[in-house]
Amino acid sequence: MTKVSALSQAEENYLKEIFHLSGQDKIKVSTNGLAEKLESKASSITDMLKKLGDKKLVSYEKYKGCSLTKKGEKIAIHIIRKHRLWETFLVNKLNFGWDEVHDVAEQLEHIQSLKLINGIDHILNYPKVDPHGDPIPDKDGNIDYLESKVLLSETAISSKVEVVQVSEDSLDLLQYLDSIKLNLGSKIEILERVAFDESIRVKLEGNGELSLSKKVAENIYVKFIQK
Amino acid sequence: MTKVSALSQAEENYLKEIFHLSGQDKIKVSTNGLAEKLESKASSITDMLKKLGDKKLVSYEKYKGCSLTKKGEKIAIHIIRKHRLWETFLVNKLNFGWDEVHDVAEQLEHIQSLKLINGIDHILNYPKVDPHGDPIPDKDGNIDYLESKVLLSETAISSKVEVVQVSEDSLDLLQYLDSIKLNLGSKIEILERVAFDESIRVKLEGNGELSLSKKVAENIYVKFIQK
DNA sequence: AATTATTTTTAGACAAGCCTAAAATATTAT
DNA sequence: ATAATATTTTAGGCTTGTCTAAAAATAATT
Repeated sequence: MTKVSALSQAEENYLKEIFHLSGQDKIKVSTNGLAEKLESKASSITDMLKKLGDKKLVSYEKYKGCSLTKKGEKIAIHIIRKHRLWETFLVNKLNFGWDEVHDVAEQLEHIQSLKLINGIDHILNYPKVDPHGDPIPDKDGNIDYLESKVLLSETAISSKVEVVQVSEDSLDLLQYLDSIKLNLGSKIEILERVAFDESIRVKLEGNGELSLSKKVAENIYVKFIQK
Repeated sequence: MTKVSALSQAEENYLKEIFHLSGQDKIKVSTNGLAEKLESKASSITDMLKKLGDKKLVSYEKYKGCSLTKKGEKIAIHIIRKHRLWETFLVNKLNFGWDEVHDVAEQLEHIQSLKLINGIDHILNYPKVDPHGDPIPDKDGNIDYLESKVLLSETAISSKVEVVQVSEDSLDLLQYLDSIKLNLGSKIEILERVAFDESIRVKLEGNGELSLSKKVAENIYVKFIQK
């Protein structure tokens, strides 16, 4: 068991972001890609990748991008677990809106205490997804990805679907979805595709017919419902 | 309204410790005193006091010690409020022992979100004291000190008292008190004082007669109970 | 294949927060 | 009051994590 001495918040943020950019198929992550996400400069990224490389948390070869090692991935997943559990706690227990949780969870994800996060997991009754529908890794780091989800922007006319996940990156999107009463679990029927701007006309259960821009539809995942 | 741009965790820790060392009568705090509590060197303290002085959070004159300004005190109290609310949350909601909360609360006290800490206050039903009996400052920074408390070490023979506060500084003390089943609210009768080592013999409701060293008795606050 | 454009790395600098060692000031004891 | 002691500050240095500007490597284009 290689015990990892506590990482700085900066290091943890790098690992988390590499995990996200790497995606489910674990592609290599570029220096510039990381720099953009972390709102930092490429030179800073290079410095940190060297350090994380020395610590065997990422594999890094000059000019070749980086990827997480097993050890780095394990830590990244644990941070993501904490982030998503805290978001769930804020929404379920403290009545935060799904648009209010991100910044606070970014702070809380760095708190070091297994007993604390497992206690939060327990009082939430071991939730499988966070308020945006993202899967919450379990105590052992297993992530239960929903295989059957598709982008709303890619559904065929007259399909009936249920919202299972929305992008948590944009505050504006989350607030807009709130305003049209579109939540996780919302039922949607696709009525029409407008060729001109690629928007779609839908029937949203509980809020009648409305039109969603291509950009909005690209940030909503749904699953088909038999009926 | 002078809006204070977010402070670093180091700065917050200095303000908190100055508040504690300053005590209820707001005495000036020495550089060495701070250094010891913060487990740091006097030279580091001097550096930081200059900085906090520039920010008008402490009044500091070379070689004369320091004290908090109104602004600094307000921030210190808010951090203490967060610390004590989190400790209460850990004990009341997540079944932590009173000896397990300190380190985690030291981290959680730096989380910045009024909505979060006020939400925690709410689900705890606005507690007045933390798990060690320390008063929890309210939202406006008011602290309800228990005037009538005295040190157990200073009580007269045959008084009957109730434990209202214990020092949270020592893990060993808290664990020892656990082991003899002495908690907040425990009822104690003082039976005898042993001159030789200044220990006291007491009757502890629920755990019979036992002897407490001077040092232990100096870390327990009690109030007298009539009857 | 050579040139241009893009990406990434290196080199050197800076702020925060800490350190050690030496100097300055304050306090205590004679 | 002065010498000895203790406390505090200054000076200079180190690490972490960031930055800018310049150099090097890779990728794209003609």
